[in-house]
Amino acid sequence: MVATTTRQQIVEAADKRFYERGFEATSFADIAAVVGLSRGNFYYHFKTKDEILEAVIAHRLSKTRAMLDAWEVEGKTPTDRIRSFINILIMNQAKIMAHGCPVGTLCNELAKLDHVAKNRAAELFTLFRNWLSRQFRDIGHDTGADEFAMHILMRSQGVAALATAFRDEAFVRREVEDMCQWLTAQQPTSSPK
Amino acid sequence: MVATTTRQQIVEAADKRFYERGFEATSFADIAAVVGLSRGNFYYHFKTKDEILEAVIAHRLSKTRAMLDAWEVEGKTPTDRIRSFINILIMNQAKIMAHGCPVGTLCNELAKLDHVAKNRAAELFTLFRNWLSRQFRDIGHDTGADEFAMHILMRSQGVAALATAFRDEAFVRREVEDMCQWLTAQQPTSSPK
DNA sequence: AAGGCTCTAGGTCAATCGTCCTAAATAAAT
DNA sequence: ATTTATTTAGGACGATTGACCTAGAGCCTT
Repeated sequence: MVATTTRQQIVEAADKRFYERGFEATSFADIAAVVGLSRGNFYYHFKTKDEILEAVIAHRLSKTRAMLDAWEVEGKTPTDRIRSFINILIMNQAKIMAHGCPVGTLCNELAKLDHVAKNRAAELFTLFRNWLSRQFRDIGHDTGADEFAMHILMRSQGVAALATAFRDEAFVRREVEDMCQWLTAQQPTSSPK
Repeated sequence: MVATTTRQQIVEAADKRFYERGFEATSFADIAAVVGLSRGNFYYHFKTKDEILEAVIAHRLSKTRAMLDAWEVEGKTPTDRIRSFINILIMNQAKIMAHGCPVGTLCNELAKLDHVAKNRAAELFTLFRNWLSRQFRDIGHDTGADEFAMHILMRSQGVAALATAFRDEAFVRREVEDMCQWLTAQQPTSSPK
């Protein structure tokens, strides 16, 4: 079906606003205005704001899974797939410079609020982490694959954070290049220089 | 004088709450309760919330400057000084796992809100950046010192972000160790392995 | 003692928040 | 065509927000 349900529209609008403005800073009226819905009617679809948050996180999880799966099927090497991940920083550069990493900033906000869904949001990180782990294992790293995954994830978060603060495109390009070089150096088959 | 002024008390309480809960999530009443002041009286010391934010940022800037200056005077090498910076991740591990990096999370929040003070908050990053740059220059890196500084800053932000999401002490220790090794490898005087 | 200054308490203000209710419009099922 | 279920609009709720005002307490100077 092409027609999106009202519920889907709400989730997508909330997703966008949560990313651009933050969870707490986004109000019911805010989302309703985007969807073109009356504020009161909101309660029919979602009883609480936390319920919307849960729906948004679930939506992001499935979107992310779909993206990672799509990278998997192509006839590329695990190293190329990891490069696809790193390249998100280039692809979404403008958005990241304006609002940071969607995953990192949400986890940070929920951690500060000590929100019940903070661990749920961290599952987004776990998704990337496990996927990256698998790629490194497929490369041939029987041990330390998870450490490599966390290292890549860590660098991405760092680049996103500073990209937001300094809005320096050259910095992002440089660090992405450096990450790719690091990745190449981790190939166990090729002999190091 | 030992006695702190009411204004100082407000700034320090706001600083703490902004870090632990976030800027928007912290209310006047919130800070007033900590200081033991009536809400109404607040207006005497600070006319707007943005004014408090400015005072908090200024306070953090001077605190940070003092810390960096203190590291400078000791009879240590620039490399040791950079190691002191990296070690913040270990020293403040518990706080970082609970509320993230004070600088990074504030900059992210203000960027999302498109707040007027977002560039002012980024000066905290610039402070660290310039200080790190100077250390790398003192080591002997006439060129690329700023790139090295940004790289260290980037890694710190990445570690802080994932530390908050995963609350994994082993990860933090491992990445700090890796950063120190990277730092050692950047010594231009010592020959690389 | 009188005056002026700093600081405080308490209250009001309009606006907005998340939540909730009800009546009506619309669609689906019989 | 009549009933039933789904979806909607609009308003109201108590609470809280940042902002603002005023009367007066406390303290210093004269």
